[in-house]
Amino acid sequence: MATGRTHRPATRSRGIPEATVARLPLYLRALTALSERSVPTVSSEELAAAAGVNSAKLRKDFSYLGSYGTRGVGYDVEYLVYQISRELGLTQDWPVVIVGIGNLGAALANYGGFASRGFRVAALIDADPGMAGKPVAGIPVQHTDELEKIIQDDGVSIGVIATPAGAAQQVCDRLVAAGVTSILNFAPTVLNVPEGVDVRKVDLSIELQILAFHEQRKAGEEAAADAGVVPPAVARKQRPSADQGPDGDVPAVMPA
Amino acid sequence: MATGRTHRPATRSRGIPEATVARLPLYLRALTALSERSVPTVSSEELAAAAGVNSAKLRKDFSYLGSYGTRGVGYDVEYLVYQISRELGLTQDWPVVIVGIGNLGAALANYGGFASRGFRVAALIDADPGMAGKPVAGIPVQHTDELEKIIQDDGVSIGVIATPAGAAQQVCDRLVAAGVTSILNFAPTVLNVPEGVDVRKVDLSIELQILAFHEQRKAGEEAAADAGVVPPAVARKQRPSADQGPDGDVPAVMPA
DNA sequence: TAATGTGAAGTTTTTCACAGCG
DNA sequence: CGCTGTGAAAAACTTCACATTA
Repeated sequence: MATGRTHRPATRSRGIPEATVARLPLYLRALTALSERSVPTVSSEELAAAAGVNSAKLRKDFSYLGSYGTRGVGYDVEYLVYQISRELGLTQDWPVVIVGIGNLGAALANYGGFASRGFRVAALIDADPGMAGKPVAGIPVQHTDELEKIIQDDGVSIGVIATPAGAAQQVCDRLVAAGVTSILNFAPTVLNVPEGVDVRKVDLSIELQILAFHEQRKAGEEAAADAGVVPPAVARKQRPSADQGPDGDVPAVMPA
Repeated sequence: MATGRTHRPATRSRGIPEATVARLPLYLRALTALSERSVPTVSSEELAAAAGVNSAKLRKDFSYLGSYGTRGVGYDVEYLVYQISRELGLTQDWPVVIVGIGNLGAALANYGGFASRGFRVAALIDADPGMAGKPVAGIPVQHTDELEKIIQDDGVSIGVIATPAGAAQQVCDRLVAAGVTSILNFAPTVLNVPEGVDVRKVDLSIELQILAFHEQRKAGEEAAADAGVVPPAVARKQRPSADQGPDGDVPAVMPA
């Protein structure tokens, strides 16, 4: 599995571009939908439309995985689902702990798509002793004291932080010390982690601020266009269309 | 406010790189924290560390805004807070509607950082008639029927979708038809919108899948390193360190 | 013939490294 | 002297366009 080279025609020498990795889940979702409708094959054009990207990009992305298509025909849906799942590591089960069971933590715990796609909520953890034992989404909440034990016992390597900002770094440190090497952070803080630990963040206020920036610009352009203040060439220059974040931006959400 | 040119030394001709825009909220957060501690100035080095980026990038980012620093000294915290806020359009108030008041919608409504930073929850909207009138975060939930009226009356241009995936596109269409031009989408679906409408998405399962990819790779490298299977030069190649998403990736979350 | 797979070109973003200013 | 501001180089990513092949 870590070899490379040897079988398929040639392609890939390890090292899928990060931008491509970030799009694979998108393709996978579109493909899963097609699969459920029993669609046997898709062209890059169709699949790209469903995933909200352009077809050249999609083909390039897939080319990093290998030659999984058939010229003149398209891609076999089932086969691609499998290949992408494997590439993303979804053929194995990832136990995940969620720390901070407030509004957001509960929402995450209740999220169905969790279990379905290779992830399993191993534990819900909260610092409030009053919450201990209370079931959320059918899983009893455990106290923070148990954190290390849970992580080690279940071999958890992915942690989700949904605590208030003030507690996030501390929780993060404990998670990492206990063996977690990937963290999804919903707290509005920059986390410091040692090399080798991956952090992704989701931050509502950041996303809103990015939207506000563009919103403001739209208003400005309108005004400018009406009054003829800004040089048209510049005023007219707008991003291709309605992108869905993945451009080269940041994520965003927030705990209670 | 939409003019440009005229005052500061010279710099900037409109068109801040998208990657830079996406980082401004990060800088702003770090600066706000410094401001609260009454720190008068910061160097690019310090601020970069607080924001989790490298200093060259930060300086380059700021250079698109203008020359707001003092050589040999650093940046004036208050002044920068103001400039970035203005640039992001946070000096005005953005009314926002949240559609879909389930677990996640409620979590979002309760998020404090909302009001503080230029955003105001104008309304909470849900399709369940049983929820109508029920207060969430002190705001009474209104029925979907009211959607168009609310948006027009309050001049809402930013909408947050926290509905199940199945309802998202329909809600989106109504929002856009009513005048919303920026959407933050928490539903796991690609939204189709007309040109001129911005969409950003936040998707838990996508984020987890990206983490799983890297997690799997780590495991693979360990194994490979132990056995000496993969050429070290390749196996060792790892991303600089622990990034916080903003690399050039995608976001992620999920509704109930 | 239709659609993939991909070199090559183009664009954006990051990093380097240092001149220049307070 | 220290730190900003920025050209220039490098890297990453996207798009083009077409040869290739089922």
